[in-house]
Amino acid sequence: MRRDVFQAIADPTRRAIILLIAIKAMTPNAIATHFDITRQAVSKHLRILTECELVKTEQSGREIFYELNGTKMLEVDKWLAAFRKLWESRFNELDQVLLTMKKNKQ
Amino acid sequence: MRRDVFQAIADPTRRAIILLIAIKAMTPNAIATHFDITRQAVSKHLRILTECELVKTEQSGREIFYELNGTKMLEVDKWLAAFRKLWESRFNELDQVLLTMKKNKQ
DNA sequence: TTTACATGCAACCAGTCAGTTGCAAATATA
DNA sequence: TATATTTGCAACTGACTGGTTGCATGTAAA
Repeated sequence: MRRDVFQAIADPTRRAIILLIAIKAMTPNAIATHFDITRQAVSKHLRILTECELVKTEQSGREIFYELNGTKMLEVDKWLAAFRKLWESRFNELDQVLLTMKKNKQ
Repeated sequence: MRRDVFQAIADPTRRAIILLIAIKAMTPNAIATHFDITRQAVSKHLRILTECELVKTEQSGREIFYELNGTKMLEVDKWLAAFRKLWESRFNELDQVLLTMKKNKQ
């Protein structure tokens, strides 16, 4: 079973859960009230998020609080970094074009 | 059929294809030589990438060149931006802790 | 014109996924 | 202690996915 960050954030419900608990840690029950799916379905999403370490848990009596492990998101950020270079070089090319146009004008 | 950028980059083969054509535009056949799957499978991935506008095509005779539409990746970047703020505030909290420790030391 | 090549599309298949219901375990409360 | 609450886990289901093979279409070359 494949279980990486990219697959985890592919599901829109999971992305919504991530945004929710990014603000403050929440229990599965509390999270489920924000969606039209059963608590068990939310729990399954939380398990997936936990398995790929995007989320950590903290037990408090019979309640379990789920909170975001923000650093794990850096993996996606790291992958995107490769393209950031590309965008910058594209912008640099555009700069070159503008510079050439300017030069020819003078 | 759901078809967004997050779902598109969830598949490791598609991420590899994206990295390949980020360097230079390529034909499906050329791309397929880099993988252990059939050309048709690659074509299906390319169709998904095209449908969510991560990739654009340019016909040249009987060949079709696929090239990356880098700007579409900004959507993922935009989503991550929300968490970047979070990381920064976490670092700020850490700064506060360090500052307090320093103050108490004096 | 005939042949070879590049590609997309359709049908099929096994595995995965997101959701459901039902149930057992652990903790809080009466 | 008996009851209610919170949770995780297992079994099931319909839909989707990534892969395959086969075929039709369009373009280049012989």
